[in-house]
Amino acid sequence: MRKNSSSTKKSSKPEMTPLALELIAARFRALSEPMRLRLLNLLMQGEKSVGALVAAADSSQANVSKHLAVLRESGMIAMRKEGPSTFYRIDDPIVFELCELMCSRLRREIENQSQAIAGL
Amino acid sequence: MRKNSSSTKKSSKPEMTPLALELIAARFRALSEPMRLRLLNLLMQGEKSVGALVAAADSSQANVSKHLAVLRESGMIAMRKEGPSTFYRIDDPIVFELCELMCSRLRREIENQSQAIAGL
DNA sequence: AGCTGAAATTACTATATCGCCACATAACGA
DNA sequence: TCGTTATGTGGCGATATAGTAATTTCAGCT
Repeated sequence: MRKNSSSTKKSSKPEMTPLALELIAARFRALSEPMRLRLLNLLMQGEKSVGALVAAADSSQANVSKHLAVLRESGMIAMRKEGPSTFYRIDDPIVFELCELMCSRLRREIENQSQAIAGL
Repeated sequence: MRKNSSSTKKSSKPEMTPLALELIAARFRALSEPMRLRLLNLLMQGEKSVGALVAAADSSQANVSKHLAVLRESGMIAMRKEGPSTFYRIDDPIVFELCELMCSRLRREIENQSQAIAGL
């Protein structure tokens, strides 16, 4: 038998370390900007070049490039260079799962609000 | 037969609206701070008073209170007043699912890195 | 080499947020 | 009512981040 963690708490979980919390927070932070979500949403259709993303996302090249760097550093997307172009793709399946979760969650919420308003 | 969305794109999804993107980003933003994750993690054990959270989270009362307000506005937790105390609890099951996703994701990543280091 | 198009990077401003402090508010008992 | 306990709130300084403009880097072509 081994001792339970190292605390005097009842039991539950091992109380995540500050490092673990920071790492998880960093991932959520990468997803906390509309433009980045937009880029991820576009990339869900498949691999795309920066130029294509700039055109589709209705933003400046510099801005898109910077947001892509953030997403790449968080490990969510990967890049591939081909000639003068750079192609990005989703590299972590968690993106799809998170999108699914959040979107369905949002749909339910909107639905509830609609019904609430309809009931006035 | 009905027309495909309203754009000239191939098909895929209806291109999330800026409002939807902002709403989803806001939820992720609420999860993008270590202290808030810590509070959520504590609340996963069950309902807790602000005082209990302050003691367990090793932070100031004002700071905890403010973070709780952020989480509440994002709809993730709910509060209940009892006498002079306020008790908070997780109010959106998505918190558990997101934690599960991110934590397991992080564990896999750490594992991979460990193996990579071991292989040096 | 020189040119061109694509993408990344740097410098900068404006805005947002964290943690802390002091103070305000609410409930309850002496 | 006064005092105590438990929370919420406003203001402040420091830091972080989005967006923009200008510059740099890099690959391929003539």
